[in-house]
This record gives sequence, C-alpha cells and structure tokens, in this order.
Amino acid sequence: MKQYTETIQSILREHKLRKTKTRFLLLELLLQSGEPSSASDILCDFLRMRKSVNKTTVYRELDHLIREGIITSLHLGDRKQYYEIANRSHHHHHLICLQCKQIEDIDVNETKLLSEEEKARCEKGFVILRHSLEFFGLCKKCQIIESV
Amino acid sequence: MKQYTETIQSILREHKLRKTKTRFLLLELLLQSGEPSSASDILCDFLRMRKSVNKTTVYRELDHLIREGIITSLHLGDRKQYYEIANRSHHHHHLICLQCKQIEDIDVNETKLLSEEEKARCEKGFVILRHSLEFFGLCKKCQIIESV
DNA sequence: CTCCATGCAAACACTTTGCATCAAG
DNA sequence: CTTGATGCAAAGTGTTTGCATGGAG
Repeated sequence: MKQYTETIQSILREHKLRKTKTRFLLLELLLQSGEPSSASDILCDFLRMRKSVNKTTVYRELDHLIREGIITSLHLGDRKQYYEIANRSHHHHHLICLQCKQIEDIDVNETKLLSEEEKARCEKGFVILRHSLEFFGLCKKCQIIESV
Repeated sequence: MKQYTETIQSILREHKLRKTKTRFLLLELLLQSGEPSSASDILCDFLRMRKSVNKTTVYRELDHLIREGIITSLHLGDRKQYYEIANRSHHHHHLICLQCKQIEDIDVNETKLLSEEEKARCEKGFVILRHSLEFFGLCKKCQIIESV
C-alpha cells in the first residue's frame, strides 16, 4: 500500500491540496483498489484498517476530489455511488456480476459510441459530454453456481 | 389520456392481473409519458391529477409490473430509479440533459455492443444479460443558455 | 369468501447540512 | 493567523417493511 505515497504527493502538489489524513488514505485506497468503491466500501475498509475517519468527512472529501477531477463517480445499478481514480487517458467500462457484485473493467472500442454521439448532435441537437456504459451479467463462478 | 384504456385492458388480460385503480393509473401515466418517470415524478403527477394514491402502493405496484415484465427500471445517474414501459421489440437508450434533466430516447445500433458482449464472454468468462448505456450532455435549449 | 391491493407509520439506506472546533501551511 | 478540514448530531431523500383493513373477482 505504501507504494502510492509518491503518486499521492504528486497529485496533491499538482492540485495544490493540503495533505490531510482523510485525503491521503482515500487516495491510497482508490489507487490500490482494482474496482470502483462505494462510500460504504471505503468506510468499511477504514474500519478494517483501524483508521478512524468520519463518514461526513469521507463524503465531503470524495466530493472535493471529484470537483478537482482526481476521481470520478459512477452508478452501477444499485442505490449507491461508486468512485474510482479518474484516468483521463483511458476511459473504460465495467462488467458487473448480478450475483456476487464483483466488478471488472472492460475496454470498449469507442469509435462506434462516438459516432452515436455525433448522430445525437446532428439529429437531436444534443451535445454529449459523457456517457455511461455498463454490462450486467454473471461471472464465471456464478454461472456455475446458477447451473447447479 | 383515455386513448390508452384499450391497451391497458389487453395488458391486464394478457398478464391475468386485477384491474385496480393504482395499476390502471400507473400504466396510463407510463404509456402516455414520453420519457422514463421516477417514483416521485409519478407521485407528483398523481397529486396534480388530484388522484390520491399512496406512495407505498406506487412502489409496490412498480415492483409488481417489473416482475411481470410490463415495465423496466433504469438508472439515470441520480439517486432515483426510473421506470418506463418495457418494449421487448425495441431496446433503446437515453440522452439526458445535465442542465434541464430532459430525457430523450435514442436508437443505437447495437451490433458493436453485441460484439463487446461476446468479447466479455470469451476474455473474461462473463455472460452478459443486459447493459445500460446512457448519454449525458446538453440539449439544444440549454446549450444556448450556457453560452450566454 | 379468498386473495391480492391498499394506507399508514415506522424503519432503512445513503447522503447532506449546520455548527462548533481543529489543524495545515 | 487564516483558511480549509473534521466530527457529531440531525435532517433530507428515496425506498422498504409490518400490519391491519379494504376491494376485485
């Protein structure tokens, strides 16, 4: 986990942000986590790490990091918001297992989507700023369980 | 609004559902509405129509209609669930204006998405059951307001 | 008469706000 | 010292549950 210290410090420097406990832990967690985390995931992780961080502070900090463009939020079909490190160079989508809730990233060739966005602009006058594309299904493990 | 009576009755017949006030009003509303409605949209509409329908009943009925496959629910990036009449023959997606929250339907050529789903199956072992694709941006009207 | 549908109050899950206090730079 | 960060309690929003009653077929 400690391998992210450098990265975090450069992010903080770049964005002229104070180095606070919550901010540091939050970035560490999101950098380290392979999949998008919800606020409750994050809170649980902190609890597990015996780090006392207040719920309100976490929400406020997540908000802050979004406004800075350091992280992005997404919705995965349940009631929660999920957060992940924004990676401007690499926009990806997700596979969500409806059974075990596991999330995997997937790269999608976006040319088709871009042409759809162009179509929306021409036909409907909409300018598209972003899109969300998520796939729901069953992961390998849960397919086996289902078929038993 | 009354032009949907026939349609609703055939739906109820087909699914062997009792004809109740809430069910009828709900279907009427969703058939008539051009865009997906949230529970609060629906509740407001009923209020405006001076129809007293209980919140709990609406949620329960929406749930019921989903289980029957008559409507589907979707998420549009806020905390709410949205509902629309299920149209098995015609799967479509949405354009959402980030400013005025207006929602428009858009037809997307799905071949590209199907091949992505196939890729997910091969590479990740995921079987995709459904996907969600929504576009967020600014409608014609809000672009003008923004640029002022 | 039998289920399913309904209304109401309360609970629940997730998120936000107000306010007083604290700590980074 | 100044501004932004924090903790706590409470409120807000969307949804669900339990339970007693009502109404369609």
